[in-house]
Amino acid sequence: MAARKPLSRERILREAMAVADRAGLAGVTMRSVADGLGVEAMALYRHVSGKNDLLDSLVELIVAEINEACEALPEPAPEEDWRSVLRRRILAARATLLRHPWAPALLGSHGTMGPALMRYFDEFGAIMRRAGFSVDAVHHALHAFGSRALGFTTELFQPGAPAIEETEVDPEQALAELAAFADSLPFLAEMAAHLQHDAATTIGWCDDQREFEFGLDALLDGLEVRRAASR
Amino acid sequence: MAARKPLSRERILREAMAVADRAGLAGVTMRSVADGLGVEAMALYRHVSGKNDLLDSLVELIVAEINEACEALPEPAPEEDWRSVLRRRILAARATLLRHPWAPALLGSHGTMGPALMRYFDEFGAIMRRAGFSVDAVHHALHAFGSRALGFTTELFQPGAPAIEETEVDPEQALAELAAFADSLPFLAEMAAHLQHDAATTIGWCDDQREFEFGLDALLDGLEVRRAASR
DNA sequence: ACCTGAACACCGTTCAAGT
DNA sequence: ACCTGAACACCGTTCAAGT
Repeated sequence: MAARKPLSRERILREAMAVADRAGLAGVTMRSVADGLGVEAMALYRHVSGKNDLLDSLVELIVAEINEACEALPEPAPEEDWRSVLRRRILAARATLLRHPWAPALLGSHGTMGPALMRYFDEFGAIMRRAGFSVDAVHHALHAFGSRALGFTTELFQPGAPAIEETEVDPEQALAELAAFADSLPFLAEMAAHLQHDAATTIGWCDDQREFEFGLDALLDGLEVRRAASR
Repeated sequence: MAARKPLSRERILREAMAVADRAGLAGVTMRSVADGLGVEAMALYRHVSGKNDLLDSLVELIVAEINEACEALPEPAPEEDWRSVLRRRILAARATLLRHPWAPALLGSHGTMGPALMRYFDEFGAIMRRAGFSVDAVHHALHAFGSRALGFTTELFQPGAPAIEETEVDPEQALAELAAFADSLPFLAEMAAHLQHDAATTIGWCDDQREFEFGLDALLDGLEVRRAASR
């Protein structure tokens, strides 16, 4: 056996990311990461203080990728609206996260402020400052965006999703369920009926990207109202 | 040993909730829940198909508590603005979640649509319908709210929090750090300086409740703009 | 100096056995 | 019918031992 490429923090993190892309966040295990590097799990502890440390750094790696995506964006036009500048960056962040579907869950649980995240929010805040928001207003806005600033939201509402996936759309049964709803859940019944009509003409029930952009624009507009009022 | 109270799904879920309140979500274990009931872990599998099932039902239990809180709310005034009606309900949901700090993480990972969650969203949607939103507009709005509809958001931005907690506020060191930031992170440096002034007069750096309400109101206003424009 | 083997204290879950 | 004991295949992490 020739000496293998020496282990390093960098290589460990790259492998952890590869495992996550392949097997999801639950698949990221000291043992699985080590395996991919042809090494025993305990060897990782030379370069990483534990699994928490590894996951914290994985967040940084993702955010670094987001920062790269933002830097590749075209320069904003001189008098471009702050909303569209921010919007473009947020959607670039989102595009990055879509390539790593496990990342939102990780960001939610390990959102510690590392250098990459700081860089992202620094530019984010600077854009709002240039648009005329006060320091205080930007601070509030950053909280208002929350995870949306990085291009994702935790959705709780997946209308009909489980009921539909279980069985192949049996129209008769679906209608029966609807009728049962109509009594106790009149609005959901109304919406389900409405969505069912759309389903014939559109791809799916909900277009996540569209929904995200709608929510983002609503918030941007809500903030613009406040900005305009404060001048 | 006298025969103990017989095990039941209900008792298991109550105990799981008690464990979570005491030891956090990570403390909820088949074994720990069983322990609290004076029983072996394997006994739970008679009433629960597995841990996933248990956690799914725990979500329902929390949302049921939220629904109760909403029902205890005063009736809306006849011509009350839809925003304030919804706002009151969302803040009631939030108050419930604040009593169970582990709940947001659980809702994020096990947000399956059970009856309790459906009931909550049905009333939520109905309020917007009565205010004149179209079915489509309500659907989009529900997505836009996301977890905020239930009173929480996943925050990524905790300005200064780690730096401050580590050491007792050493003003000299804090200033040195600020200076280091000023070069590469001008906005964050500006904000940190601003926050430091406020820290003298307010309780903490960020008031989570205030921040939540700000973000909520911004979104409500953004949606009101759309509602008004569509009439 | 760097990695490994064996071990420890935990998990969720199974299955045959007890009562 | 309802619960238990023992076991299995996993975790993260430790520590002394190898090279």
